Amino acid sequence: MSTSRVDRPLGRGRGIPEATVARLPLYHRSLMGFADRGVATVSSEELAAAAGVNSAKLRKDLSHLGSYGTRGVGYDVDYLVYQVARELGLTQDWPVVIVGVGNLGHALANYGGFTSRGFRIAALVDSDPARTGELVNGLAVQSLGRLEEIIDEADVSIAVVATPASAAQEVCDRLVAAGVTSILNFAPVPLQVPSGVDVRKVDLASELQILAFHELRKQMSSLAALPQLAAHPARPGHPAHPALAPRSEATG
Amino acid sequence: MSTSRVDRPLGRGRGIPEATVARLPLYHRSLMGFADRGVATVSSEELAAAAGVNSAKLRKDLSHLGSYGTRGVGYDVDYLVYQVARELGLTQDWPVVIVGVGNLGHALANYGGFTSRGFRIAALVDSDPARTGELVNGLAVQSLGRLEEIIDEADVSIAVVATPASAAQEVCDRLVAAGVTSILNFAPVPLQVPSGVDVRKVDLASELQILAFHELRKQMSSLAALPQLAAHPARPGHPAHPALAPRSEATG
DNA sequence: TCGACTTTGTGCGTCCGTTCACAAGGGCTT
DNA sequence: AAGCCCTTGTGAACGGACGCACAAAGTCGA
Ligand SMILES: NC(=O)c1ccc[n+]([C@@H]2O[C@H](COP(=O)([O-])OP(=O)(O)OC[C@H]3O[C@@H](n4cnc5c(N)ncnc54)[C@H](O)[C@@H]3O)[C@@H](O)[C@H]2O)c1
Ligand SMILES: NC(=O)c1ccc[n+]([C@@H]2O[C@H](COP(=O)([O-])OP(=O)(O)OC[C@H]3O[C@@H](n4cnc5c(N)ncnc54)[C@H](O)[C@@H]3O)[C@@H](O)[C@H]2O)c1
Repeated sequence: MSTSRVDRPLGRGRGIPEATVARLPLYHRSLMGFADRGVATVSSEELAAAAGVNSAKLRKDLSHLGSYGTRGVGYDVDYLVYQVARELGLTQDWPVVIVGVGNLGHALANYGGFTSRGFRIAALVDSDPARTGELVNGLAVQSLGRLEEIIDEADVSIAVVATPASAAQEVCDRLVAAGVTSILNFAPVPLQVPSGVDVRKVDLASELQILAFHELRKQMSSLAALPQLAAHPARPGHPAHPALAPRSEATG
Repeated sequence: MSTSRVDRPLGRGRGIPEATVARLPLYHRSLMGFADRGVATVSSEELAAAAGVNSAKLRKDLSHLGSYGTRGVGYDVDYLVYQVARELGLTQDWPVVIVGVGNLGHALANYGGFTSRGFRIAALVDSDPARTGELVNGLAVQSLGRLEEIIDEADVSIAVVATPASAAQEVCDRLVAAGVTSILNFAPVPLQVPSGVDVRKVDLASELQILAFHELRKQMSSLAALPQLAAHPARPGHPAHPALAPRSEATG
């Protein structure tokens, strides 16, 4: 969704659509579920149901990786797991640095799901001296000053930004300068990066707001015919509505 | 991205494209930034830069809400903030229930960004009796048994699922049965819901895997010409590659 | 009052993603 | 060995999103 447009480096042979890439992790997880249950073969219909997608879409997605199915039978689970994992780069362990070990950073550092999916938390970094040395999930929080050193030593190319919004761009710049080329950003600011660096953002407040939008429509269609409560506020002046005053804690 | 297809209730007058809806929170946040800095008017160019999008896209997005700009001048910040907020339903406070107060649930409950953006955490619910009564951000964790009661009393229509994957569907079913019609799901499972209920999922492991996919391509184009390390594994048999064995902690 | 300048709002071409529907292909039974 | 049946892989139609480029529309200075 928000991966910065790269200049499509490979000449069309390996051109897997971005939408497909975004679903591969889903397929991988569903396939692992079948594998764990001892299932040897799945049809596109079954796998699609488990992943919650259309079966035609699943087949087209998989066809971009190669022709790994058997007509009349389905897909060999182990074989397909391997192919998807290889495509995703999960056959290696990616060292990841988490910058900002507050509420969210702690949750991420304590999460076991990353480790089991090809990622290893290489370091935790925080600018707060009071946090330096704190053990989180067996890993000591390190000072922000060591950031470049850490990235270099552990050969880190993927970083997670979980700092306040006000610090995110600065942290991002340092990460990129130190050699990081993929960033997962939790701060509600659009990060500026040079081309060649991918950024994906996770914006939890936005997700709720999108839900609220649809929720509002549902409510409106329920309470269908009611008198208009208030006229629209005057055009150029200030909104007549008293709500929505609170300062955003960090807008960017 | 993953809002379940609703039957488009309103007859085309209010038809705002989903892609536009997903960006409105972004615009709202950027606008709040301008407002906080005392800026009275912004051009589409400035606002687009702040939001990190194309200015033509921004203008087209805003045009779906109405004709709120002034040609030759730009947009009145306060007025536009109000219009966007109204469209998103942020002029009211949405009570939200968080189910599952573990690592992630704690982080969410402690986060101030929700409260300042139109959401109020109405209750925290967890199935673990040891957690019941625990104070998180001034709110006591309640037992799972009270779920329906809570939803009914506080008139909750938006819920956050932060339970383990294995419990997510069951929790989801209870939420829906109790009247919740919007769910933000952090568990890595595709939730099944009846039509009329919206689900958005946040899948952090997937985000990292998508980054890893692109990262792999970058590495491959760097280390361009190297001997093939290993041949492809045998077709129907088990993958020759020894990696990727770990059980997924919670898959389906 | 008029004209030059600025910026919005949008028509349109293009691209990407989704879905239907079916032919091609492989296994299994007889 | 032959045909039946099942499932894959994909051609093609469709729809939505994006971004260019420009006309419409309003402001501001002279
Ligand atoms: N907690 C949530 O549930 C949640 C939800 C949505 C978005 N977010 C966003 O995620 C980010 C982190 O949220 P949080 O709740 O963990 O905040 P937090 O304040 O609890 O933690 C932020 C941490 O970053 C550290 N930090 C500050 N500046 C830094 C710098 N320059 N370099 C390194 N570390 C630095 C702070 O010392 C602190 O430990 C914020 O941008 C927030 O808006 C959080
Ligand atoms: N922590 C992270 O950073 C992270 C990252 C990605 C995904 N996730 C996903 O988010 C979810 C929560 O993660 P977590 O790290 O907070 O896990 P956790 O184990 O720390 O917390 C889960 C909580 O849910 C409670 N719970 C279990 N069953 C329940 C039920 N039926 N009803 C109500 N509560 C129940 C448990 O008591 C526990 O407190 C998981 O599905 C996980 O895969 C978490």
